[in-house]
Amino acid sequence: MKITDRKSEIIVTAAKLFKKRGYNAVSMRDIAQELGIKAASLYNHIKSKQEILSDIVLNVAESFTNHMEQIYPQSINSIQKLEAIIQNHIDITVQKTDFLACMNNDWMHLDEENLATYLKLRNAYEASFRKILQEGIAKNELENQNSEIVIFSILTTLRALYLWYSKKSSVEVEVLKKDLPKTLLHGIVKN
Amino acid sequence: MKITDRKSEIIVTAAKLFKKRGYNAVSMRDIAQELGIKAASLYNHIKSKQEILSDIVLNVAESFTNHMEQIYPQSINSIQKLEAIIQNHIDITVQKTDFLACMNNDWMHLDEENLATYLKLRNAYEASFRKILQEGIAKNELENQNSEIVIFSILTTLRALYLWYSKKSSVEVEVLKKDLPKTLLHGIVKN
DNA sequence: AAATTAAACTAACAATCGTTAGTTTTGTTA
DNA sequence: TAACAAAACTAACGATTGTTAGTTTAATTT
Repeated sequence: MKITDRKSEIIVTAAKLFKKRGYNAVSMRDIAQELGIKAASLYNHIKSKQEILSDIVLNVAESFTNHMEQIYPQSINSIQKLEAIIQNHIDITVQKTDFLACMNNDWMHLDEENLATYLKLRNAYEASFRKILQEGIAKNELENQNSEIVIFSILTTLRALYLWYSKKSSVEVEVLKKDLPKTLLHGIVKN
Repeated sequence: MKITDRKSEIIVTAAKLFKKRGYNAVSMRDIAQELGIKAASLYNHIKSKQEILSDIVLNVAESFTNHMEQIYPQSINSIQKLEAIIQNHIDITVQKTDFLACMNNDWMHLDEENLATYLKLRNAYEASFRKILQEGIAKNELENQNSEIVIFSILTTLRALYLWYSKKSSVEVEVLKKDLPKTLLHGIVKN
């Protein structure tokens, strides 16, 4: 029983490199070198480079899906749900920075089967998000704005949080948790 | 005197492929095939694959810089400046979709020299944006929110617009021009 | 028509890619 | 200590990469 097995080490190391340079610009030899071993040795632990990518991407995608499935049915109002979702994006950004970056940048390099799985998860997530917005509009909690634009705007910002986080200290994460919901939900213009 | 010279055709074709699959996943042979010629023939018109990338990225980056330099010194208030910037992002998204996608996704594959040029342009752009925000806060036109979070949130959304645009009709661009500034500047929560 | 230029071609290069086969080393269990 | 399993190794494969050299074709100018 190991604390972290070798396969996990490989995936974590690969994610770190993928984040910096992108999936296609990182070779198996690069990953191996970072671990102090030879490329061929990686294959004692993983099946292929593609398996590394799909493990990373689907891990993060499932984290988002799981949280959404937990929040969505709760009997809280739409604003509280949106705040919970934003918090979750911040949490995942902090806890799985490299994995998240890899999902954002390299999901299109998944092979046919894994790509289909990923897109299914992603579409379901956006559909739930859309329903929360529309519920909020119906209950007069939110402005009746174009839902697609709102979804796009908020999810794009949340997905890209890892870019912001990489440059900031952990102290500022608390600031982010406090201020980002305000910016996204209430805008910046004075009334 | 040709309407479009061969080099431009190559760059436009490359941008289209880079957008779909990313710089590293597109080979010179792929670009050539799309043009109906052989890979070696490309080198009658361009110096290297890297030159294609830098032409694309710096073209877009300079478009943004030029517009910012034109808007920034105008004597209009901060909200009007922000609206003009948002409009410009939408315009560039529509006019140079593939180039913009390539800039967003592949700038980190620029070689040392071009990367430095790109980052200089990008940092200057963000600095101007920051000053406009702070001017707006000082003049009590904008809420006194964390500037870094606001910059990040708005610029991230604007940079990713090409993703949204690719899926929508040109009719909806008018909707976007009308509604996106509202969403970004005023938020979505009812007062 | 001859000469020149532009733009395509074929062929090949050295390097690197993901991956496999077979072997040796290391660490654990019987 | 002998046996076994896990995890590293060396060596090599076929494919693909960006690019160059040299040649041929097509278009333009003299």
